[in-house]
Amino acid sequence: MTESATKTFPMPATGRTPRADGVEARARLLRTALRLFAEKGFANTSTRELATAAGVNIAAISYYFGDKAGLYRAAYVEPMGNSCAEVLVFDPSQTTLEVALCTMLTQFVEPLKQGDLVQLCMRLHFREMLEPTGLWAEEIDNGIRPAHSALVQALCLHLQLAQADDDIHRLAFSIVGLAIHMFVGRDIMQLLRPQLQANDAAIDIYTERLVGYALAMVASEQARRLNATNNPKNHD
Amino acid sequence: MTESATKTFPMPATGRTPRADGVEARARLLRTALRLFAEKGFANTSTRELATAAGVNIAAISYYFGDKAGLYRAAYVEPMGNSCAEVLVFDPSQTTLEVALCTMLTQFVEPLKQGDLVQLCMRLHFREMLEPTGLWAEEIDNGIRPAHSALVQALCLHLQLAQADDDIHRLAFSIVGLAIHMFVGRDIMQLLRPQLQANDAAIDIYTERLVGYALAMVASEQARRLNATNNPKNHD
DNA sequence: CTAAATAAATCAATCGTTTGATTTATGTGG
DNA sequence: CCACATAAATCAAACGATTGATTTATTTAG
Repeated sequence: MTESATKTFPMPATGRTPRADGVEARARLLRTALRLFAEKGFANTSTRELATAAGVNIAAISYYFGDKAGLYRAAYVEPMGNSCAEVLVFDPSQTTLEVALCTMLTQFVEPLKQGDLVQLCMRLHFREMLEPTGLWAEEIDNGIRPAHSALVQALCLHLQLAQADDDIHRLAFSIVGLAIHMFVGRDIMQLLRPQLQANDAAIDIYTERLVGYALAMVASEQARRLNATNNPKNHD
Repeated sequence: MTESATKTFPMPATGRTPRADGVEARARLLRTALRLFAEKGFANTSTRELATAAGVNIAAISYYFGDKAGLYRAAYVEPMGNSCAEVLVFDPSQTTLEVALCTMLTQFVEPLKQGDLVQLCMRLHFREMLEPTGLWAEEIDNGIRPAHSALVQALCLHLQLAQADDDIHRLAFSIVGLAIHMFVGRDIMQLLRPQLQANDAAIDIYTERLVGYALAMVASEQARRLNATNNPKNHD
């Protein structure tokens, strides 16, 4: 992956109005790139295979996106019609913890219920976690970090803490981990217990359980803190 | 990734005893392959780069492992001295749930405390989850499925259930998800709260918290079941 | 007519793999 | 103990194939 992705691509460049079939080819290329990159990764997807699958010529890649990396970047960041991320932020001071957790987990798991498109988009994001191409770093800053901060803030509010400590962060990470595991362990779940993610209703029930788990974890942390305050010697 | 990995490689073939420096080169190649494959993936690691980093000739790959895929397979399955997996099985009927959960989560998280080697081994396994090469499927059957079954059995025993239903499986998956997230979200944690995984003591505390979370989740599920039995209309 | 867009052909570079030859260590008959 | 034979191991070089990217020519719409 090169660093040449910031270069302008010639799509809406010059003064003349572009042709109609141009944007079609571009969109087809973009959609195919999202699918193939998500399924097979960046390195395992050749430009020829991409162009053939999209039904366009190979030159269209450099024509519209500069190079392969630019196409990847476009497939990664372009919202594809609807938003694919950055919805996980909420105002912790305006709702109860249960509502906040339910909202957050529901929004987080929601892509699992939608069609292939958003699902592929998620898969591409998880690829970035394992094989960072640079886009992942800025996503942490723009998406993950504020979402984590919001959750930490909500937990502090509920537990009546002035500021967060390590235990609060551990709790926040673990709550998010509940939802993350629905994506990461999706294939395993599909093999071991397929009905848990078979349809939207099943996912709704799963989300309901996750909210219950999260609340129980928070209550457990609250009890542990109380016990640690009364018996400072026991760190159990 | 081809299907030629079952072919025999010429290492311990004929009657004569092999030379001493041979196994060194093979081991060096194997160790380097584990590192590079874990860090950059299979497709992104070239055989030349591998041989150069290992300090051996390129031909040594086909000489010892048949081809690149065989080297990958060897780096994946060879236990590298100590066991890298298949320790997560326990007898659910001989311990309390707390001990069982503590044992399981501790064993699961333990590789995080060891050196690079086991950690790279784990990273390679998580790569397989996103980009299956076939080895992942048999690992589910030999490692994941029995571990999941054991956990489900322990939960049934504790909750006094004759057999597991979807809720028990959801609970089991979510408990494992707590530990999984320590690996998957490792990089994020490193950026947002580095001290949570800074040293062995920190990981021990984290594991302690995970056990608490898991127990709280189980208790929450137990309460939910009780409530669902008394008020069958409310599925909340 | 002109420029956007597509198509075909081609580029240098790198890929994984194989080859034949050479070096090094080991076993053995004398 | 000593050549000699042989297998194990390493090496540089090159293979054909494929990669991403570019160039050149053609088609199509404004």
